[in-house]
Amino acid sequence: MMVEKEDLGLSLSLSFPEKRAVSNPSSNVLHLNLSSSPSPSPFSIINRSSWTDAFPSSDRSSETCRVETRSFLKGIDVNCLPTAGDAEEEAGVSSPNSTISSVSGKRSEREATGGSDDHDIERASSRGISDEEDAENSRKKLRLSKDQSAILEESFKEHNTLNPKQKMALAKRLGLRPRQVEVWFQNRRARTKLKQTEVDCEFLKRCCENLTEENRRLQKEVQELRALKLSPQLYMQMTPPTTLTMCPSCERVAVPSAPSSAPQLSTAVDPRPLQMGSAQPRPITFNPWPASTPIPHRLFDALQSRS
DNA sequence: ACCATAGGAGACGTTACTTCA
DNA sequence: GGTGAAGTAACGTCTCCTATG
Repeated sequence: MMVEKEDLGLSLSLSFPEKRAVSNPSSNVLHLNLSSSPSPSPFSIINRSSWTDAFPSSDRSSETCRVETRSFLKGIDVNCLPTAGDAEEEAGVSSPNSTISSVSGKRSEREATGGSDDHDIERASSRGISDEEDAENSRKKLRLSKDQSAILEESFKEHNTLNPKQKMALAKRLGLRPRQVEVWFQNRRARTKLKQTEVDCEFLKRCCENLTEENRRLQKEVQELRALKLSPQLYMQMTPPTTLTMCPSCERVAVPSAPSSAPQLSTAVDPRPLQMGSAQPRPITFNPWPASTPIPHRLFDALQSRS
């Protein structure tokens, strides 16, 4: 078992594409607070300033260490603490879109051609096996220990992205390569987003169900009102459909009184279908959300901005 | 100031491996 | 022991942003 479900912290965020979270982490991120989450949202509790203070973002130019050789990695166990020099060099090639990965081509192609590039060397080194074994087994995967996962989770709760120095420090602390830390954070962000998407879908589904039910109820009420209009005697004796009444001219809600000769109008439904010649349409106002349902305003904002 | 280019980083989709029922 | 599903580490690619000339 790697990470408990609840550790995923469901009160996460759904970021829409186009803008990267690293540029403006809160500008396009939807926050939903879910009571099911045992811990506050890792995003909502992010205090980037403190983390950035602790690990100021380094100048990229100083991080541009080029990959010249990684033969030193051969035979190193993945869970052995890398030396500072190792980590320093790793930091320079942390991006999967680095020069090496960009020219490395697809995995299938690399494997077909024998895969003797730096990636394979790194993969072999991550298992502490020989090149011969690596040629046979394309990609073995390590499992992070519980402690390593816990520390990574802890770090992720503080900040879901890492700058090179943070990555270096964390890798050193965990005895992993910076690239492994980076990959873990990438995958963790993906899992977070997936979870949040599932939560959002569930929420929207409930909204749809509520709206459908509300629509059904209103249709039924309209039918009843129409039926009553066709039978004036019943119409005169009917009790108001709701306890609230509204003046059709000024649209003010009045205190209910004894049934009168005038029809009582519901606040929940526009009576105009009954008044066939009515001119000015008036928007129907009702709340499709159950009283217990918190309305995620950010979700609406996001939806509106999309439309 | 504007533009082209290179490189870094994150998102996203996928693959491959591990674990477990 | 075999197997399928789930979880996840690792990878490839794309896009965006920034620095540089």
